[in-house]
Amino acid sequence: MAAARTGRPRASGSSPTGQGTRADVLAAAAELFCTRGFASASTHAIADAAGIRQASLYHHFERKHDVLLALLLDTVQPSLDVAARLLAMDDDPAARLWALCVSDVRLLASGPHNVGALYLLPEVSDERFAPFRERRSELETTYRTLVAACGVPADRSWGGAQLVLALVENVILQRKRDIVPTEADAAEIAAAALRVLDLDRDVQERAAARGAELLTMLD
Amino acid sequence: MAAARTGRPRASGSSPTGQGTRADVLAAAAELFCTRGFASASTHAIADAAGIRQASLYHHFERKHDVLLALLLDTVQPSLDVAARLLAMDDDPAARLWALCVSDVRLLASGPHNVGALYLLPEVSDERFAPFRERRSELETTYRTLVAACGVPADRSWGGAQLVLALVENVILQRKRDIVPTEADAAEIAAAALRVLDLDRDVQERAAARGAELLTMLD
DNA sequence: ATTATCTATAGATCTATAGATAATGC
DNA sequence: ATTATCTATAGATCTATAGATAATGC
Repeated sequence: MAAARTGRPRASGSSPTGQGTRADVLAAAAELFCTRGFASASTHAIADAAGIRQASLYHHFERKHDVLLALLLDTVQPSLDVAARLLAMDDDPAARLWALCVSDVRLLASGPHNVGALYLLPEVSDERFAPFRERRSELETTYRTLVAACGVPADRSWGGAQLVLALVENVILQRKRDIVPTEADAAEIAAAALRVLDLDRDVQERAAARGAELLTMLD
Repeated sequence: MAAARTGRPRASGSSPTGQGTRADVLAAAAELFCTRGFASASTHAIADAAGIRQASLYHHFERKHDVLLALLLDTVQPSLDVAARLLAMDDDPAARLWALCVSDVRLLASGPHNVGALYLLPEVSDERFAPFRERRSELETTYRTLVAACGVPADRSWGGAQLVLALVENVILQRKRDIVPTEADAAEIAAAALRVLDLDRDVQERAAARGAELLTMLD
């Protein structure tokens, strides 16, 4: 979406992102929601950062919470896409889990803002964000399915998947302190995930090697 | 602190906690800050839940953020106390780390509200909460010290400690979904922490056994 | 006299709507 | 005519203060 061709011009400046007003608003809101929180980031502050007047925001979003909902859905979707493709593959489950971890760490580490932190906002518990929480829940199901397929006993695979997710999501907490994981860190985290599951040492090593191949196949 | 003996009586009802007004306010704020966030929880809503009028809150706290600061400090202090005692012990570092993990999981799992979630609030980045972040940072230093003492190479001990913390803090995210870890889960999480660090299998097993003994010594 | 509460309110927000305006498209 | 912006504002907050009030303590 490029800049609009019709409509009254902006009073001051032009689109900060160069991607149109909707993108300007989402980028501004991403930063402010992450650093100040949902309620503390006023529509005025968001509009200011987006280079428009406060009321103009409502031409693009019906309500303030629709801005956050759009950000949440945009954040989880790329992760779900990768998860679905890995789940459909007929390959070593440990390798696919390794690849999913690396991919999610990359996604959480990418982008100028720590958008993963949005899902930690207390307001996300609200009914209005149920569509996001459903998608998010699908992602967790994929982790659980892969962990179970790794041969982790059923009575431990549930908690095991949670511990794997804990390691991946720790990237969010790191980025809150401006520590952004490197590609090597991503591999370290994925390796730690396989250790947590207590898989055999040789299974872990083969999974990391094969997982790297799977990732190149996804591009 | 029991109910006040002096002062005008409350218009309606009596202290919900029976521990005095300050405790009433802290309990009410803990719940509301955790579930709605800092800015979304109005002083009016907090006072309502505490059984007093909105303005009466300011007799006990100068500013709204002082309520959150008190909650944050109250939450980190018991954890720091245990950490300091374990750090001072002359015993197997892996056992002490195991004990610290179990203790922190217990603390995060205890209490009626998920107070650990308070530290995830975006507002905590604010300068006003620097005193809390310092204490919090001391706790992380203890984790890093113990991890290094376990013989994890220096270039991996920093990241290793972070991964251990990630597993422990995952309790906060679990409780957001009303899943409260049991005592068995605490031991599972601590065991997973030692696996993440890639310690020898027999070191892990001895550490868990000895760690349990250390915990009984702390009571 | 001291204390902890109360009522009332000033002043500063903040969200969302109404309606005007300044472009382009046809 | 359509569109995207603008200005202006209604109405609903929300925080913190001022000062009154109703207890106990001495």
